[in-house]
Amino acid sequence: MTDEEAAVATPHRPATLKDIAALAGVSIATASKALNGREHVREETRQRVQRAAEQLHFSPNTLAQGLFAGRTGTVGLITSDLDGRFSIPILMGAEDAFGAGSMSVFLCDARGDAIREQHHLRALLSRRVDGIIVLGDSANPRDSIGHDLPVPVVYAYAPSTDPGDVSVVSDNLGAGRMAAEHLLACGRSRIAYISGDVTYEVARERVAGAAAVLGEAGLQLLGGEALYGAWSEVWGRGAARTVLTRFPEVDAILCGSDQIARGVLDVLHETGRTVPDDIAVIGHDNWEPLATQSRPPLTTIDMELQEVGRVAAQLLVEAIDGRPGSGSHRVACRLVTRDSTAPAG
Amino acid sequence: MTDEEAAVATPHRPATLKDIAALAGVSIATASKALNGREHVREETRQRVQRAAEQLHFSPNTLAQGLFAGRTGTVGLITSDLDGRFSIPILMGAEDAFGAGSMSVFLCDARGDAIREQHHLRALLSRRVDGIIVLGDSANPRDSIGHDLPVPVVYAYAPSTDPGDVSVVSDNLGAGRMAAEHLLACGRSRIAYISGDVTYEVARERVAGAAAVLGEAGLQLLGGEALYGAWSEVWGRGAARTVLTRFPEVDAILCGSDQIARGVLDVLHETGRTVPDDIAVIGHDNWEPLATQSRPPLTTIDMELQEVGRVAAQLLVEAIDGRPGSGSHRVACRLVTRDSTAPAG
DNA sequence: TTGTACGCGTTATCAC
DNA sequence: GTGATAACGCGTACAA
Repeated sequence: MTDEEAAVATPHRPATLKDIAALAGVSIATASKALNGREHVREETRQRVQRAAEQLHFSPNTLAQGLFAGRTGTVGLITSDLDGRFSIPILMGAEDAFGAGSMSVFLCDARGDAIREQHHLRALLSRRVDGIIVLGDSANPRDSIGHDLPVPVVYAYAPSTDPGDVSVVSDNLGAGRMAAEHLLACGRSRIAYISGDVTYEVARERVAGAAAVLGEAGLQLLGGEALYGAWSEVWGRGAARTVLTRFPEVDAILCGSDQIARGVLDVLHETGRTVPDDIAVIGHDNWEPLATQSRPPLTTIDMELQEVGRVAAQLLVEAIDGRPGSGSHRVACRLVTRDSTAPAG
Repeated sequence: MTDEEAAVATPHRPATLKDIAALAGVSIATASKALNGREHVREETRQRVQRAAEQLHFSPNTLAQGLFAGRTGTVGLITSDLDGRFSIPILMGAEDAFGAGSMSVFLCDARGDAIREQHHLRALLSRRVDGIIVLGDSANPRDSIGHDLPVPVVYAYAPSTDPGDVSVVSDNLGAGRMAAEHLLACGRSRIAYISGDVTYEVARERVAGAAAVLGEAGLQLLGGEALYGAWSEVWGRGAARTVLTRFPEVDAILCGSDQIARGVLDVLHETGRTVPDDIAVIGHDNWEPLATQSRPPLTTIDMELQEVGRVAAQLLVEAIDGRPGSGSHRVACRLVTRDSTAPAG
């Protein structure tokens, strides 16, 4: 039985360099050089080796390569809320950026449990990942996953509480400003803010951004502050009724999320208000299934989460390559204009 | 400088067995046995080695272990639509099941692109994953990702077109039956079906299941067949108006998705119908942000996608362990009863 | 230009 | 009970 026949007969054992070398009639070292484009190998020999590699469907064992190189070309991504909508776009952006450099991503879902998180962390280090991205849940800054780790770490979405760590976050303050500026540009001045859960720092930041813009224009939010509640349509409906009762003069409503905005739209519809002519509404998240399907389609703020993921991945790669970043990186949001806002008629 | 000091001085080179052995004053072989609970090692020695390992924060290099064992303890998960809502729960279920056996998951998003998919496949094989899960998009069966692969493959959500492959899918026929049976049990008999995109096999299967149940009860869908359109609220609204016009006697509406159901509810609300007293509505997906926040909260079918992921992972692990499965495995759906259905008043 | 020999970190076998 | 030694698959000095 020739070597080739042996390889065909046992398709379940991946071919190794040794197999290639034997089939091509050269040494393992020569085969390696030929396949890796090293010099000092005759062109004729190189081609013979390459043909052998193709015949045997050779793909180099990355483990062995990594063992030798001290680099595995893998990174870990630890997330605390996979089921949330925010992890996925970030993850896609990161995977995209890594894929370009042909890094592979280990996905670890900690389910918000610190024990699980440490378990995953140990597993990743044991697999000698070159770096780690920690994806926090949306609420607030999170504790550092560990200090003196042997690999660089980048925090995405939720920053680390340790300012020495590298974090990539959405510019919530800017998002609030952007939304308020848009409403002012639409000629609105009696603006209410229906926000979400007050324990979320991001909620308060968005409100602060909007309030700042109004302040600069000599205005303030109706009632002087935002209404805080929950991230839900139900809360949006309830809060909208409150606003209409207490501030019948309202001509625009800023919402902490698209879900809240949907609840608000429902109530405005019911009570005979026209959007945007009577009252403009603006959401946050650009959650497309909700934002594009509402009546009217919703103007909202897109957090550019894929970009957050990409930036995090880039920073991690740079750190792996020995150029560590530092501090918090803010990714700008983007205003998505649809029909729920417009110049007052 | 002692070995311990050396390890502390260079915390960025992970400790190896050699370091442990040196610190504990034993050979590498003994250190390995001690840490792995092998016998033929004196208790006192074992403890000395373990202390050394702790001091140096030793974690065994999984690459080297894998190189030796011929198994890496990793699997690849290739998905075609990460941004869709369906991938994530499946992924969570799979990750959960794998995590129990301490397998790590490489996540690969192919973005529905065959080129990317092949690229990822090659990368995974090169990393010597022990197996692969292929997560199809929702539309239809998909082509086999490759034949004669050196590792087992399990298809999840979308089955492979090759019946020889192992697939795990949601029981759409059963889901349709389940929904229709529930409506019959609620005393409804004039039932319309507003489905989604007709090119989706899953849409047609759900309709078929419902139609079968009605047929067994001597009934049929209003108009004799389902209305097909798109997976959107807008379509749900339009179709609901059509149904109300053509079949004013309707007392229940089956919907192909929760989004469609939301559109239907909107129109029923507008036209003064009471849900569920006048008309019962049932969705599909149990997409909680939509289903729980609607007025009234939506009865719907949960596809148990986490279970789909878990089953796929289990089948893959069994195949890896040399017990290959075969054919298509169906995971039962679950009826989630909320307020949009009830016995007719 | 090509081949030999070694090392990466681990485990298993077999001497001692 | 303990320790050399070989092996896993690959890349690279260095010798031929």
